[in-house]
Amino acid sequence: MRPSASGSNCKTWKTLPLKVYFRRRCNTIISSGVRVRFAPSPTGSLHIGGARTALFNYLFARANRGRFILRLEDTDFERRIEGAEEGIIASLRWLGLDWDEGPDTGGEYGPYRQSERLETYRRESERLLSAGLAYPCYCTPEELAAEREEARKAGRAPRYSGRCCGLTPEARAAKEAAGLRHAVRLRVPQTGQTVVEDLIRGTVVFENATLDDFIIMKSNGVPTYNFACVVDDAMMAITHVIRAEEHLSNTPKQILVFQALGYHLPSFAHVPMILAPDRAKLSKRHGATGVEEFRGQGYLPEALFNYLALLGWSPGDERELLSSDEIVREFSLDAVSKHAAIYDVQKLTWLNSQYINTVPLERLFEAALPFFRDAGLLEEVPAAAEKEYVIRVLETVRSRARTLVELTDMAAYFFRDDFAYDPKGVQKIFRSPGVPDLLRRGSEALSGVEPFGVAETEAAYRKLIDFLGISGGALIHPTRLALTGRTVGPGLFDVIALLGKERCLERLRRAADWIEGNLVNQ
RNA sequence: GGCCCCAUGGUCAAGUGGACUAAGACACCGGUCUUUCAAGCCGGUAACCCGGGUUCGAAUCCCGGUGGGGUCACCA
Repeated sequence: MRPSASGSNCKTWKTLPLKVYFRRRCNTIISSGVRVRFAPSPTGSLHIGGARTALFNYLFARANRGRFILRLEDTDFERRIEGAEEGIIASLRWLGLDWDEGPDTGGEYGPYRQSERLETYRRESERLLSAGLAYPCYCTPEELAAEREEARKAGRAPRYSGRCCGLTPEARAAKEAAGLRHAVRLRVPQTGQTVVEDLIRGTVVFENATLDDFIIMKSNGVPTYNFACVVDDAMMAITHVIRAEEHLSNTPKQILVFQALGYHLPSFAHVPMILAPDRAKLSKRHGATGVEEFRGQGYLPEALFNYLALLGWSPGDERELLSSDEIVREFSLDAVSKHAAIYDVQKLTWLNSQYINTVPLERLFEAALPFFRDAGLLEEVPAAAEKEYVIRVLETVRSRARTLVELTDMAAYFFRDDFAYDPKGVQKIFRSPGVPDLLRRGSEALSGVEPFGVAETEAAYRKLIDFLGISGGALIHPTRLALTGRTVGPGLFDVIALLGKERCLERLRRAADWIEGNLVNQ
């Protein structure tokens, strides 16, 4: 209970100045009381499908001044993976999502791990049991599996036989006395229909006769998903259940639980799924589909956020590059599409390149730092002077990089001298006659330049080119190869000026020697 | 197989009965710029799943088919 909602506080409202009073009233009206949640199961890492569901919940909450809640559905102790919870939380945070209530942040409706709420489920299950809306089932999993198999063979829909639904109190007592453990099933009416009013899909009707008495509590006292989910959504006052479409067919069952328990129904919105390029549901075999993997491949969270938002949602116009603020401002479930989307890494990569190109250099520096460290280009946190240098490097190479990994690769020769010469370049450029001499003359031309800037070094080189009567490329290409080991890269004079005189002269000399030592007589 | 959802270029996607000879983006192809490669700029190829209806008029509404997807656990 919020302290501010206490009675004494309310009284003071009447004594508030009119303006303040109205502002507060307006706030309470504007704040719609929207509460949404993302409820992952810590059985693996967060893949982009889950991330997109989390994102849409987040966007809806922020767009409606509501609250975004993180809840962990960790009731499957068998499949639970150590560290998965931390991983999911790290991924969500990296993506730029933050929640108002959750297992790590706390909140008024906690605990936010289902494993810590078992008593609540037990109590709610008891309520249904004593009201006769649910009943104990003594069938063993093996028996049930056999029945399903039989039904499958006969071509029937696998449904629970209803064997335990009519057990007399005496029969139950006997089973209990024999030490049998029981699961709990919900009594599902076999007539009528259950209707899902979906904010995205409209009215979806399910015949109750297609449903059977499903299990809400396992025999070990742990609730099943369809039960725990409903109890929590109700107790946590969730107003909008926004989740992937794969849950649409669970919804009638959950509505039945809501009704049996006497809870108000939240609104439902089933967002389209994200499919792999082979049109199938995302899974391990599709390779890198995890948020952490994209992170490791050098995608910026800004780009993934933007890309994921555009998968199934559109601002309605031609804009592709949208900041998270813009997306939050414009997001609406009305604009969410109904059909599944196939994710396309190429578009993500393009978006990433756009962000790499336009993000403030400070931000790029921060994002690139771990990659530079991993590549051994930098140690720890660089000193101010070195940071300045790194930022200049980033500025000159970033338009060519689509990921931070590419960026790191393209920046490598600015930090280390031990690079190899590109073999194709060696063939095409270093093998030309007279190259060592050319490089030495280039070195001489640069040696006297002061200050060693882009314009000054270029002027010196142009002068030499004129003097020798050769084409610019004849000097520029060997120089680039000598200085960077590569045949492609930023404008040569940007590289020269950044590298500085000492390193340029040294690398030109070394290349000339290397050619004479390795390519002579060939 | 039962139930449910969906259907505009290869992919994302605008479109909500006339402004559609159907936007835009990615990818692809060409051109331009240039010392290279990118980026940028300019241009091009490429789509309303099929069949019936309703209507003066259908990408848009209805029905049927086909195709794709999801789901049918003491998993979530």
